Amino acid sequence: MIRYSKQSRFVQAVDCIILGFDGEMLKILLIQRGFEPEKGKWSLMGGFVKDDESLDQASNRILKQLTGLDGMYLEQLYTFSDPHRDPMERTISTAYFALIDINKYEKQISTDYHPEWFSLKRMPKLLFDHQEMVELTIKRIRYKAALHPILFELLPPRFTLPQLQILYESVYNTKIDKRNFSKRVLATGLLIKQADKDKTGSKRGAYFYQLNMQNYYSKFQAFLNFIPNPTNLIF
Amino acid sequence: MIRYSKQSRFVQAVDCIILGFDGEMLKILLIQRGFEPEKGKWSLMGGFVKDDESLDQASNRILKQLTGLDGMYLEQLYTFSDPHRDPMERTISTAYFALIDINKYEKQISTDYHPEWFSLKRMPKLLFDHQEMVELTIKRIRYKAALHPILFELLPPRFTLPQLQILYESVYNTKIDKRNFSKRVLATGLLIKQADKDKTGSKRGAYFYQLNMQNYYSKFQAFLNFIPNPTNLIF
DNA sequence: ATTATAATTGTACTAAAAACACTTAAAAAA
DNA sequence: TTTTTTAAGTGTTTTTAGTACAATTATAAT
Repeated sequence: MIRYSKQSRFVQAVDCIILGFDGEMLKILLIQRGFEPEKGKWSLMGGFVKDDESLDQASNRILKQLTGLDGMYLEQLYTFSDPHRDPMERTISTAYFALIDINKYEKQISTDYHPEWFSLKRMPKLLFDHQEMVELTIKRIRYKAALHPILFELLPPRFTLPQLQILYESVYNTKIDKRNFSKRVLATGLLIKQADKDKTGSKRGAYFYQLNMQNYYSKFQAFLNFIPNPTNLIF
Repeated sequence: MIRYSKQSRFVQAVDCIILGFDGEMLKILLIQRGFEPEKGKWSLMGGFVKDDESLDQASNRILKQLTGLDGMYLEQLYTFSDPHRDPMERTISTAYFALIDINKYEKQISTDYHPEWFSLKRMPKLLFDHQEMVELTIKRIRYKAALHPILFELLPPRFTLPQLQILYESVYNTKIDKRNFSKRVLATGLLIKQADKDKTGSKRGAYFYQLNMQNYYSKFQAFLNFIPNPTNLIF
């Protein structure tokens, strides 16, 4: 088979930033690296790309391996390519971030890699440029969640408004007025109020809500703040 | 030197989507591919990544080669990795898009690659997945320009409000009320009115404006619409 | 029955966006 | 020199969205 002659070829990796929400704060799933170099150091879950798989397929494979889950929210973040980022050998790594319902994960048994959840504020130093990958993920999520309803991916199918608000407050590290918050969130038409309440958090209990999946998909891209009357756009 | 054993290695490419604005519409710079496979077909300007350069460095090198320019706006778009995207050999390609002042380019002489500007609406079919790269670039620019002042990168240092408005209208393929447009644009504090006019477009002439570079950089990231009172954010 | 706790709800005020049309500068034509 | 033509420039009102702010209610625990 004819190939490109005289071109360099590199190992291609994917690294996954897996985030969950425990009801209080954002958490990240890390593992201890099982091989040299940097064996034993805390690391993102990653792996090498195989001959016949795309980066998307590779990251899904790796996530499945670690969490037992598939079908989660997964987005290509950025490709990191410093020639010396991996001291062993030049490796180009494409980072993906995943948002999962942390409760789904906890039911899985996948202790092969000794994964552990860490609070983003108290996580260990990571090897290579993984720290940078995590920081970029946080920026991306703050950016994206300001425009699209991605944070619901972190919640169970049934959740309460106070839970949702705590999630937003922890992502942006801020306090939001709950009257205005519920007005805005409900105005999106994304939520369906349930008949029953979550009684675990308070005496009175808070009503459960569920996502209106139809509206969720149709409004996901509705962000064009700048352009007047987006319906006038001629495509 | 020790390396990762048993891992596949792939050719890594970068492809550049180079956009300019001729005063009327967006244009893209394409070349005819000079080698097999698909020799002679229209293509994005691309190249292979060398041993000691990052993707950023590679894309800058390639842009310099084609346009004679450096220091332009350049952003990593996405990494394309379908195992069969290049029929010759598996090649992973990271796409970058560049926004340039088309007038600067026209002064350059770089005919080695026979580059040609095409209107986005009437461009030839491109090889491999380059068409997909262009489409994603358009989406990304529409997204980003709704939140950040990137479109100024397409204009000369001195430009008029009518020119700027035509640019926005062509990017979003829509019509904007000029009274509201000028109010909003001037309210950003990004523009400095000049004393003289551009007389080429009309009898009366339109005042030139320049970017206030200080405000340009400091306001570039000011986008957080969703979160109330961004100044309350505790970082 | 009382207390304690968190959930729920509404209104007034402020700011931003949208709708809308006439006047003006200057070159070209009469 | 006057008139015409063309695009630039500008203001007000209306509508919508965002922000600030506090009392009431449901329920478990005492």
